[in-house]
Amino acid sequence: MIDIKFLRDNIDVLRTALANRGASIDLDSILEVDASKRSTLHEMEQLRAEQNRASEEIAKLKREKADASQQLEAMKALSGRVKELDEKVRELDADLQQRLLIIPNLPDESLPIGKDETANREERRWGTPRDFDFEPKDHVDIGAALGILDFERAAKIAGARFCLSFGAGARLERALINFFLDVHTREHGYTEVLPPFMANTASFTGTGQLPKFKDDQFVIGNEGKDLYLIPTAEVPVTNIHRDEILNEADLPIKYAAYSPCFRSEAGSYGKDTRGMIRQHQFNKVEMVKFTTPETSFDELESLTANAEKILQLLELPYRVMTLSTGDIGFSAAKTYDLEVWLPGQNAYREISSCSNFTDFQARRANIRFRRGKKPEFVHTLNGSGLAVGRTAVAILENGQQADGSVVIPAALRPYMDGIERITPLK
RNA sequence: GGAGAGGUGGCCGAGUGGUUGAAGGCGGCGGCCUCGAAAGCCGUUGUACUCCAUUGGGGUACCGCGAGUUCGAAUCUCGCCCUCUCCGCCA
Repeated sequence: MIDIKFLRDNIDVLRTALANRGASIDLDSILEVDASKRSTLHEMEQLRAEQNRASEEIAKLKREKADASQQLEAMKALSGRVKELDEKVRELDADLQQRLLIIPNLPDESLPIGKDETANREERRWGTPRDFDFEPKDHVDIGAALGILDFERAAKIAGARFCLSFGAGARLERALINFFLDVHTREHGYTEVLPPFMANTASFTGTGQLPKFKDDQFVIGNEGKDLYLIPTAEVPVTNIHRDEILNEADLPIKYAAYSPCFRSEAGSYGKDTRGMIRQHQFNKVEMVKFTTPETSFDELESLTANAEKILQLLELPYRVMTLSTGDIGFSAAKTYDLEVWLPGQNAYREISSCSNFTDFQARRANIRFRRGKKPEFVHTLNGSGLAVGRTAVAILENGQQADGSVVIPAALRPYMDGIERITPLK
């Protein structure tokens, strides 16, 4: 959430930032609601103060067994007025909050300015895409030939955009989850977390999925239940510290969590319909950090490096993109996308997204730390480390051989019972 | 799902509708004592919004959440949420 005080004092900065994002927000009417709320609140508070003074006086009179009927009469009228104003303040504040909650974060100054992904800036590449002496297949064909992926039956069970894997395919995902968590906890200093896979409205609002992106979420329909399936472990893990004041000495706090992720993919009809690139459910290991404000951008670099390390260990070629102002997500101030090379698509495709949310989520979720007298908002960051399904796709496509088998990266073999390649399932 | 108990400050724990932001204790911080420490003693100790101001001072709100009764609610009423115990069901 944008600080209302910042909005009051820096409306032009905000206007430019929102224009760069391609967001149209009526800032002037927000200022109007804010001013109206504050003046009403002020008026009400003065009447309250009067009420409190009179109340004290009445108490004193009663103790002395004196007559207080005159004061009581006067307070009756005032009480009604206070109630009116209180209701008005409540309405104005609700209106204000609603408006503030749909303002996106300020993009960092280092972002390329542009209207969409074509303006994203490539920072670096690692690895070289392999030369094939045969026509490389995509993971759907590879998986079908190996008998480890079955999209038809998945559709029978749950519909389109679901995946069903068998044998080495299923084992591959489980291996990747363990491998990712081991690297992040053993080598990168993250604490492993296993969070709830559903979360409530307050949590979803805290990280920014609600109220604006309700259509992207799967809602648990049971009567009276306030629950959504998580679209990423970012939601439950960031909300671990909602409404808390952390110790500065404990920062940065670093969590790594496996979770399945559920996305309705509303509005993406026709996009990536083939294969397991875009699913309603996929596995992911997510890294989440809570930091002090002045270290968050350095922490973003190391977080990104932690995700890159996984790709390097798996010998998968990738590139790092800085998202432009027009492509960056709602809550983020800066995002690096890691794009892995997919021979089956002859393209780099997103496999990790690493973001610094600055104080945007911390303000929404009220996550603070103390180092002086006043508590301050922390900065929150998160990044995929990595998307498991897409990593499996990358391994299948990059490791495929002319005979249809798939060579498993050496680093992963200990997690695959030591086998070197996946061969057709009988 | 059924029955019961309970939600008060960083923690524990009092609290009769009227100087209760809230007794007391613990913890934290500062000081005294000490060569140093412990013990002891003294003091201090929430958050948010807001107004005036140089340090600082004032106002309002907050006792799970929301509504109601009242001149006035931590205290009374109603609804909701959460926690615990027992039973049932279940992995």
